[in-house]
Amino acid sequence: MRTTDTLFERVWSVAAKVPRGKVTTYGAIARVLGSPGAARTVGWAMRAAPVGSELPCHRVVNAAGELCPEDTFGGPGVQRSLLESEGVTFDVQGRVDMKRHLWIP
DNA sequence: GCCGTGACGATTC
DNA sequence: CGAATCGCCACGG
Repeated sequence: MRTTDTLFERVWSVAAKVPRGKVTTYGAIARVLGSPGAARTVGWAMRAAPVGSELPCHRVVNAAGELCPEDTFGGPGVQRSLLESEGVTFDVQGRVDMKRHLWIP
């Protein structure tokens, strides 16, 4: 029994562990948490994530390495800018280089 | 206990 | 290749 009863807090906990310059995927987090099919719930946790926390939700991308809708982070290109600022490289298609930055706990 | 929702994933057409 | 659909799970009301 831990303070993190809900998946939400678990997701946040894992996402918060993502090292700078790395990224993870919703499905990967869900899988690590023990619910490989709860990728959607993970994304929901990000969306419901408390603003003001140190949760680097911008380091979490989908399985394709694509960032979620640009406007989702409050502005177009915001997430990408943050990742680039952390040293994350992008594919020509605008996707994160999973081979170099995919990180899983 | 059912319904609606959702920043996904994979498959199919 | 592009778009659309279904399926999955978890939380809130």
